[in-house]
Order: sequence, then structure tokens, then C-alpha cells
Amino acid sequence: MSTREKLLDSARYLIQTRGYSGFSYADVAAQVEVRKASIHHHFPAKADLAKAVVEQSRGIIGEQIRMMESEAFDPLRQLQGYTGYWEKCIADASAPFCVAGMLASELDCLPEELAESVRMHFRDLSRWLETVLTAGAQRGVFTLKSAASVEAESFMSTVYGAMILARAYGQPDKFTQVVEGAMRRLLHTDAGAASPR
Amino acid sequence: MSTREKLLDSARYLIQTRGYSGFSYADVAAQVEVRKASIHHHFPAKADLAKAVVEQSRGIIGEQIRMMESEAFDPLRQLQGYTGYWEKCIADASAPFCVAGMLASELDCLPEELAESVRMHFRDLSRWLETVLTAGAQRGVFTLKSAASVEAESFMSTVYGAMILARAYGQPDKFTQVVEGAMRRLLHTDAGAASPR
DNA sequence: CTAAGCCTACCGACTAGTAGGTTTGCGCTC
DNA sequence: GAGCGCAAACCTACTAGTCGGTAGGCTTAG
Repeated sequence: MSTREKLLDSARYLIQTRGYSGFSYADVAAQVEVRKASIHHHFPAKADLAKAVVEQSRGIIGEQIRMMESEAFDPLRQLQGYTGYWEKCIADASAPFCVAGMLASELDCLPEELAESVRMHFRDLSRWLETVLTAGAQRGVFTLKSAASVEAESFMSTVYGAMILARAYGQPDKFTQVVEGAMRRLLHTDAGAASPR
Repeated sequence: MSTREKLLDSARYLIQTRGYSGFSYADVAAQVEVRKASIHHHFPAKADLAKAVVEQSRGIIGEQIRMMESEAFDPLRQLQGYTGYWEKCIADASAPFCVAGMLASELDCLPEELAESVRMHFRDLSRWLETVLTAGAQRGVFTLKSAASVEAESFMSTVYGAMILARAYGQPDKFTQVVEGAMRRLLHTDAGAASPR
């Protein structure tokens, strides 16, 4: 594992736990066991480091979007993959919060370039979610009660809110509980018109 | 308005926008137009100032709880009062984020006493919500699909998540949109058994 | 020979917090 | 009512430590 990758990993963890203004080059240097100046060699400014972390995440979402466009995929499994990923991360405390969610809450005091990157992450994620929900609705797996874009943003909100809740209570299972509720709501609940399985 | 109140107001706003580690005594001093040392006179340490802000919020919730216990109240109106309050705050940018939500995301790097105060805020709020939802369900105003405590935490999550979303998009109406969806879900949606109005 | 990678040593700006002096206003006694 | 005492409020001036960032030198691999 290269130093650059180690720096990104460390920065990601620190941002997730303490936020952008809550971590310093000194913290990263201590974790990775290099000197502060060496970090500047890879990432000239703090904003560059943080932005690289966000872009890394965006890359992963981008991959998934491309996969969906090219081949067959299971909407339900996709969504479960997303929530399951965070359930695991939060449960084992390896990543107790989405890095973009953390940065979003500090958005107003972030360097503009970094802020833009965070906004793009949210746009990417909600678009991905919208696609998954739309496909799921077409196949009769999900029941949407309003526009797919609105449902996507609601679901996203619940997931991010559940992260805050789990952290506030120090109980990872709170996340699971809330997210499972949101998931159940999307699955067939024989409402209104007659279109049960 | 006393200096102490001005300091609390300023600190509240700064925490909401920048977080605990993102604001300094110098920022507060500039806003209130006093010297840094004067802030220390009222609040010896930064944690004391932040804690006082959180406790102020807790006091307001506490009042509402006591009001509910003593006299008749309208659960729907209570809930609409809560969400409406934040809609207004976010729309006019006077308070773009709940102070406890902001601090919760930084919880791991907060002084213990302050962290405890934040945890208590969440406990208070979810208990209040649970009471409102339970009363509303008894009167047939709300339809709960799982335990009141779970519904309360889900609703809370959605509200906090919607704050993040609105901030990330820079669009206050996103908050309204998501929260209205959550509200609609609680109101009578003729599901399962036959108990429509 | 070059360039990437990492280092030591430093910079000015800012951090929370402290020491100690000055101002202000209120209650008490002559 | 004048003078006194006292405490709250606010100030200037300072501390030690940390912040992000820079300059420039050393080492190593191609």
C-alpha cells in the first residue's frame, strides 16, 4: 500500500470521525507515521487532501452507475448492498459516518472547490438512487408514492439521519432499525390501487 | 439583551454553520463586539459556552414536554409546529441546522460533558416525539406501522437527514419536500386493516 | 543525472486560556 | 445625599501550543 493511499485512508477516517476542521496534518502524519511536510508533497493543501477523499468516493459510485447502465442488475440487491455496506461500516466502527455527509454539515466553511466536490457527490448519489428506485418500481419490486427523485432524496435523508442518530446514541443498531423501516416502506405495502404481488 | 444572551446567540449561530471545532472565541468576540477575555468571564471554557447553547435548546423542549403533560394538546399541530419551526429557520437561513445535530456529527471529538449534553438532547427529543406520536395514534390522527419509539426515531432521522440534504443542495425547499413526505406517511394512509376515517 | 519521496527546520497566523488592571453600578453606612 | 466597599463586567496584554504551509537538503531508484 502506497503512502498516498495510506494518507487518503487516514484522512477519510479522520474526516468521518472529526470533520474537516476537526483534523489536522499533524493527526494524519501521526497515523501514517510520516512527517507533516511529506503530506504536503502528495497533497499541497488540506483542501486537496479532503477533495481527493471525496473524489475517491465519487469514483466508486460512478463505477456502480456505469455497471447499471451496461448490464442487467437487481434493484433490490443494489439498494440492500448500499445500506448493508453502511450497516457493516457503522457496526464495526470502521467508518462511522459517510465522509460527504460529514463535510456537508460543514459546507459553509469549506474551501469552494471542496464544497463543490461534496455537492457533486450528493448529486451522484441521488441520481444513482433514483435510477435504482425507478427500475425497481418498473419491475414491481418497489412501490413509489411520489416521484422517484423525491423518493430518492427522502431515502437518502433517512440514511444520513440514521447515521447521526446511531452516533448520537452510540448504538449502531439504531441505524439498522431506521433504515430497515425505510426499506420496508419501499417494498410492496398493498396501498391504494390493487397491485399486490 | 444582555451580553450573555448575545454570546449564546452568536455561539448558537456559529455552531450551526461551522460546528464546534469550526468556530473560535475570536469569531464570537467579533460578532458580539466584545473582547475575547470577556467571553471567558461569562463562559470559562469553550465547552461551557457550547454546553450552555445545548442546554438552552433542551430547556425549550423540556417546556413543551411539561406543557403536554399538564394540559390538552393537539398532536398533529405539535408535530407541524416542530417541522414548521425548522422549515422557517432553514428557509430564512437564520438557523440552517439543528445545533445538536451539528454537534452529534462531531460527537467523538467533543469534551465529554458537552457530548453528554448532546446525547441528552437527542433522548429528550425522541421521547417528546414518541409521546406526540402515541397520543396522535390513540386519537386516530396518525397511523403507526411499528412501535412508537421506532417511528419517532425514524421521523427524527428523516428530519436531520433533510437538513443535511437541504444544506448540500443549498435548497431549503428540499427540506420541506422530504419532511412533508414523512408527515404524509404518518397521517392516515388506508393500509392493511380497515380503519380509514 | 534526474526526479520522486521524504526529511528537518522554520514561518506567521491563530488557538484556547490566563493575569491582572480599569470601569461601572448597586447597596450600605455616616 | 456624599462617600465607601465590593463585585460584576469588561478591558489590555500576554502565554504556550497548534495550525496550514514553505524552503531547502538528503536519499534512493530508474
